[in-house]
Amino acid sequence: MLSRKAEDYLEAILNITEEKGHVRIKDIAITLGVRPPSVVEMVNRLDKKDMVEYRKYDGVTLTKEGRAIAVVVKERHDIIKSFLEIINVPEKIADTDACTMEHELHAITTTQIKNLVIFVKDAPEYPQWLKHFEDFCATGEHPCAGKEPGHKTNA
Amino acid sequence: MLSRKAEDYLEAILNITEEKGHVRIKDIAITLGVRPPSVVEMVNRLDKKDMVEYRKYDGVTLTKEGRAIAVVVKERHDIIKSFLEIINVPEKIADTDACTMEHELHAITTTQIKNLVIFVKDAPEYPQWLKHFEDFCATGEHPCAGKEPGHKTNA
DNA sequence: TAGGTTTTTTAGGAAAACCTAACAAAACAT
DNA sequence: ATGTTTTGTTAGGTTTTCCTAAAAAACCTA
Repeated sequence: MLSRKAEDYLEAILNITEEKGHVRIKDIAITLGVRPPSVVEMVNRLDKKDMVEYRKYDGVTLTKEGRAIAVVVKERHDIIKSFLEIINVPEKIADTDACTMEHELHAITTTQIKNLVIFVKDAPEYPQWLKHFEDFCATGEHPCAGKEPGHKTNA
Repeated sequence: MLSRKAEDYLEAILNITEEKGHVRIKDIAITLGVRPPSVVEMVNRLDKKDMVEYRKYDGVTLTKEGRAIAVVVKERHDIIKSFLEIINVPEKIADTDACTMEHELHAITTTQIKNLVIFVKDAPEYPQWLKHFEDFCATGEHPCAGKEPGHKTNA
């Protein structure tokens, strides 16, 4: 099993690979907000575990296994981010909070969040549902129905 | 700022306080699944930070500040757990996954999850919404509307 | 190609959180 | 009250993840 941090590194390496083709130590460091020596250390560990192939002064590439893990983490990230954006969490916050949540959730939890996202987005009355939720956040009242007590709802 | 783990200890201490009145090292160890020496170490650190008061061989009590933090963490936990249970994550998984998610989420994210929970629970047509979601999870089809493509939805 | 800049690597160290083994204190029970 | 059991503490060690400072390699550019 890999640690959260190790997963973060793999995900970052996947993202950089897709964006630039070639992955430099410096890129990983900037992406994750750490210093280059920390990256070298982790990349060495990931190499020892056959998650990446690392050649000094050259670059880092994901192995098949490392890529598989990175893809799973990235998918979880995207699902969670989608969910957060549906409930009106601003994009940037949704992204960083997805980073926090993307590790160690039970498969059932991830699946149910995914179901929710699809359920809401595919709903025939999708924009209506969203409008109702937004109104509710703003006013604490359900727009369609009677006389609810009202709640504190400000983000 | 406290680490996730430190927050976990405070939350555990709060829970044990509420259940038993008196908090023993052993109780914390069992609750968190660690060994007694780890607890003693953390409790010493928390004492140094004025989060708890700790007297050797006696027990641990939360300070005002420590209790405040524990309560906030516990509230986040309960909100997240409620959300997960609404989307049909089994109680036990909801509880452990709430533990994973209860740290480091932006206040806006937590608020929006809370809003969602209230929005759904207070909805005039709540049981209907839930029924639709359950059907959707089972079949991949929105029960009320036409001819959707269908998705993989098994938990 | 020599000099300077950037990037990478090494060396050494720190903090958090955990552990085992051994010892100390407290509680309990006969 | 003394011996046993339970609980708590200390000592010493490990792993993970990060850091700074300094050395080495690679890269430009004049």
